[in-house]
Amino acid sequence: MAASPRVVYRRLLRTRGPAGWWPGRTAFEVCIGAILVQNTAWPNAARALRALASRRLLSHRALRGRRAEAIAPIIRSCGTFNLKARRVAAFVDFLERRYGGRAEAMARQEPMELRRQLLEVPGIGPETADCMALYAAGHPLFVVDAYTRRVFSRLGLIRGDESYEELQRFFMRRLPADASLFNDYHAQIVGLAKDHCRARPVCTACPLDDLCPKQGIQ
DNA sequence: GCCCAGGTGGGTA
DNA sequence: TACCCACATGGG
Repeated sequence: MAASPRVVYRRLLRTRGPAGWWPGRTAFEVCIGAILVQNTAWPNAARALRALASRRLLSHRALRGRRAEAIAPIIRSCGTFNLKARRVAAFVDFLERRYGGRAEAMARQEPMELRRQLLEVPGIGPETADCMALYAAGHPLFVVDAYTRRVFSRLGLIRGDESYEELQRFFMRRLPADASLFNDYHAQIVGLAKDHCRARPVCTACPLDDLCPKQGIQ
């Protein structure tokens, strides 16, 4: 069977089971998590989320009007904390202006319009915007990340140097526009890459091995 | 001690 | 467009 996004997903679901993402109790928490996890391992972001929650700061109401300098020391564990504190403050401000402070209201916006709005917020780039649109608002936008590039270029289905939007279109043209599918797909890729692609010097026991023309190559 | 992690934005040529 | 770099903690 030739590899394709559909075939890859069926294989991942069969061999690994549903991934069960995104950790977050509310839409707001998911959005803050999407900022805190940028270029960071999830456990570090989770620790920062817990630090906010333990101070009862994990809500729009609690963070509204708070200065980045006050947020930064609380989220130290996720790295680049001064930067991310400014980004959190900018997102809180955006939510206030556009959605009355209610992250849940993003679900009623037209998906591409929401994406466009999010990209105007400083510190929210394409991946973070799509994570928010998909995992917080339930819109069917495919999330592309470094793992997606790595896995699918190893499979020989992409070159790997395509733009973010090119890759997003690549997947969205080949998959049904289904938020729960995109949700689990991204989670599967991250889980797969963590468990297999990081192995050095070669991939180990990868469930996609027989689909991969570059077996054993980093 | 070194490399990497579920990116983004600014600078330079 | 294509690189380079800063941002910074924590785990392997």
